[in-house]
Formats: sequence, C-alpha cells, structure tokens
Amino acid sequence: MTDDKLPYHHGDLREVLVNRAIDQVEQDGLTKLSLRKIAADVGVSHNAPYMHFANKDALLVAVVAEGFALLRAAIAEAGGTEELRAEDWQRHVKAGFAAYVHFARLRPRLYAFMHQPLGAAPTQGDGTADALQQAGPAALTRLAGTLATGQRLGLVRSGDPSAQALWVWATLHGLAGLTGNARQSFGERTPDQVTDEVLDQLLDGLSTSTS
Amino acid sequence: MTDDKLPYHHGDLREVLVNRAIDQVEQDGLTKLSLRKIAADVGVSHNAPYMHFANKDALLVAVVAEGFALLRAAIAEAGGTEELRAEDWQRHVKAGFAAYVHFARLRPRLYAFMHQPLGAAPTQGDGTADALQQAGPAALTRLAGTLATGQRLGLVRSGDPSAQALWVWATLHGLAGLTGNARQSFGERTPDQVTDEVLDQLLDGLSTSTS
DNA sequence: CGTGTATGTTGACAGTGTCAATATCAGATA
DNA sequence: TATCTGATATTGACACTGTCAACATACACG
Repeated sequence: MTDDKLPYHHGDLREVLVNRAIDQVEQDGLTKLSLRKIAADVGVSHNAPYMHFANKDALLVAVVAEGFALLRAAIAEAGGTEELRAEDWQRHVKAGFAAYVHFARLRPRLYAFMHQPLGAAPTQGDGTADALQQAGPAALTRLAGTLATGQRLGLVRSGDPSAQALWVWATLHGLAGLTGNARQSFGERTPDQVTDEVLDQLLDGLSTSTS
Repeated sequence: MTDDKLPYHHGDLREVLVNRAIDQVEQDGLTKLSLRKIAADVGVSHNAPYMHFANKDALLVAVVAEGFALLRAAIAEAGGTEELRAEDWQRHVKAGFAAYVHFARLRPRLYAFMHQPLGAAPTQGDGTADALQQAGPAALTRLAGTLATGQRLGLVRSGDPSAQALWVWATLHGLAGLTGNARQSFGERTPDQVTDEVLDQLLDGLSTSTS
C-alpha cells in the first residue's frame, strides 16, 4: 500500500501503522495489541508512532475510522443502496445488506471494535472521534432514504422510513455480531445460511405482500 | 457459584474478584483493566488472584460467564419467555425481549465483552469456556420453543421456528449493541423509543395479521 | 497435637505506554 | 551553495503490568 510516495524518513508511516494495527486487532485481539510491537514490526523505534498519534487510544480511533471506511467501500462495491429504480431494488438492497454482514464475518474483531464501547471514551476534540459520532445518524438517514424509495416503488409497506431503517440496522448489526463471532454456533446452520434466511425474513417482513 | 463454602483465608475471593472485574470493565473499559489494580482494590496482594485463575484471560472468561448468568436472571425476572398460555404470550415475550435489550444498555461494556471476540481465543479445556460455547445454541433452542408456542396459539406466522428464532435473536442483539453504545446517536429518538419501536415492528413482522 | 495442602505474600523479570532529551534529514531562505 | 528550521525518528528512562518462583500462613484432618 502507498508504495509510491515514500516521503520524509520512513514513507507515510501513519497509514502503515494503522494498517498494521488493523491486522493486529484481527489476529490477536485488542488485549494483546502492543504499540511497541507494531512499531517493531513496521521497522521503526518504539516511539516513532508518537509523531503521528498522541497516544495509543488515538491510534485506535484511527483504526475505527479506517474500519468504517472499509465497510462503506465494501457496501458500495456490492451494488450500493442508493439511486435505484424498478425491481432491481430488492436485489440491490439485499446485496448491500449481505455485504454489510459479510464484512463483519471477514473481519469480526475489527467490526466489533468499531462498534463496541470496550476501550476508553473517545478522546475529546480529536476531530476523528467527532466525525465517527456522526457516522451513525448519517448512515441511518441514507438507509431511510433507500427504504423511502422502496415505499415509492410499492415494495415496502407504509410507515415511518426512519423507524424501519432502525429496524433494518438493528437486524444487520445483530446478524453481523452473531455470525462474526466464531465462538457462536447455530446448530446445523452455517453463518451464510443464517444470514440468507434472516435477510429473507427481514425483507419479507418489510414488504407489502404477506407471503 | 460456590457461595456456601466461605473457604480459607479471605472468604470467597474468587467471586469478589469477578465482581470487581465486572465493575472495572463497565467503568474504564477492557483495555484499562488491570489484574494488579483489581487485587489492590479488593485488598489482597498482586498475586492472590493466581490462586483462583490461571491467568488474566481465565478471569475474563469467568467475567463473561457471570455476565451471561446475570443476563439470564434479568430476562427470567422480567417474566420469562417460557411456559405461557393465552394472550399473555405477546406481553410476556415483549417484556422478555425488552429486558434483554435493557440489560445491554445498563451494562453496555459487559454485554459487548460477553459477545465480542476481541480478546484472545478461548483457553482450551477450561470447561467454563466450553460451557459458554454451548450457551448460544441452548438459548436459541429455548427461543425457538417460545416461538413454537406462539405458533400454536396462532400468534406467530407459520415457518421454521428455529429460523424465526435466529431472526429475533439477531434483532435483539443488534438492538442491544446499538442502544448500548453511548457513542451512537439516533437523531431525535431516545434509546428507549428506538427499542420500543423496533420491538413492535419485529412482533408485527412475526405476527399473523398483516398490520 | 503434627502434618499436608490450599491459600496468600514477597521478590523478581520481561514487556508495556509514555515522557524528556537528542539526533537526523527534507525543504525554505539567503 | 550554505545555513537555518521544523517535522521526523531515536535513545534512554520511569512507573506500571502480567506472570513465574520461592516463601509464609492458616485451615482440615490424621
């Protein structure tokens, strides 16, 4: 990544640190994550990260931000949940939902860490942390818009789209958490089957036809 | 657990340590949790915990186990999801669901830590860890039984109860995660409103009447 | 009693996050 | 080109952490 610029001494150390931290979170978990180990892996001294992050928590905030960026990209690539017409709607929407859940299953620890208030409270005045705080409502508004479109197309039952959006979001988030947790088992079902079944039920529950 | 023996020197140190660890997780988060600090707070030496737990992770596993016990108790107290008849069913079920979500909002970090694979992989052969692994399917079976009862009462639409249970569980888990996260905001809605609205939609989506 | 064993303490060690002081180097200024 | 400047990285130090080993204590049972 970023092998073209190679600026000052090391070459975009900040981004390299964040990526390495993401890997570390995904591999050994949050508790084992060591700033010094990350620095050593990257090949810099144990205090070099402090040139780019005030402290360990600041790096973790950057990890969360990058995680959300990756998630947005994954959803967008899967077909996007916006700007749709005709009966492609349901297919595109389900693909976007599935991409959300899939992301959480591919990077379960990162997804969990993005959402869970396990660490310290977000550092005040960081800017990045403030931006994250607004990511939720923004995504919710976007989702509500998608559902409003579905209503206009006659594919989604009437009702407050923002309330329906909360419902959808809760279901996706729950599905993401459950299927991403390797400790969790679902009897005979695979996580993929669970995802597919629940999404079908959700879309069915949202739709106008009773089935 | 083992609250009757009151053993040797300190008096059931194990339970005290777990409770203190739960408080610590809830207050300052997982990353700041210190075994030595817990020991000091409880009034024992920094190595006393090693008499009851092989290492820090073992204590954390016990924290998770105790968390699930608390959650089960909270749901049971709210009316229990089992052994119901007549139209009390819907009321009791919603109360149980709400209790689940409420628990997560009262102890967000504990709930998150119970589910999220942030820490190390479960220690092999711990016994407690193995028991936790089976807690998921067990709860799922119980929930499916409740839904089957609802079907028999004509209150839940037909379909595989275990598939419906997964749907319900995902929704509850998602709702729990979202409303428990203090960093999350829902526009004008309060977490309680969000919970109520989504649960109504879920029960509506599950029910036989189309609205 | 005395003895064994579960329980708790003390001391030590490597590893951690973070601060202060120092060194290095890219790029602007002259 | 020569020099200055500030961002970037390094070294050293400190308090703190998890964990191991050796030692001390106090209950339970013969």
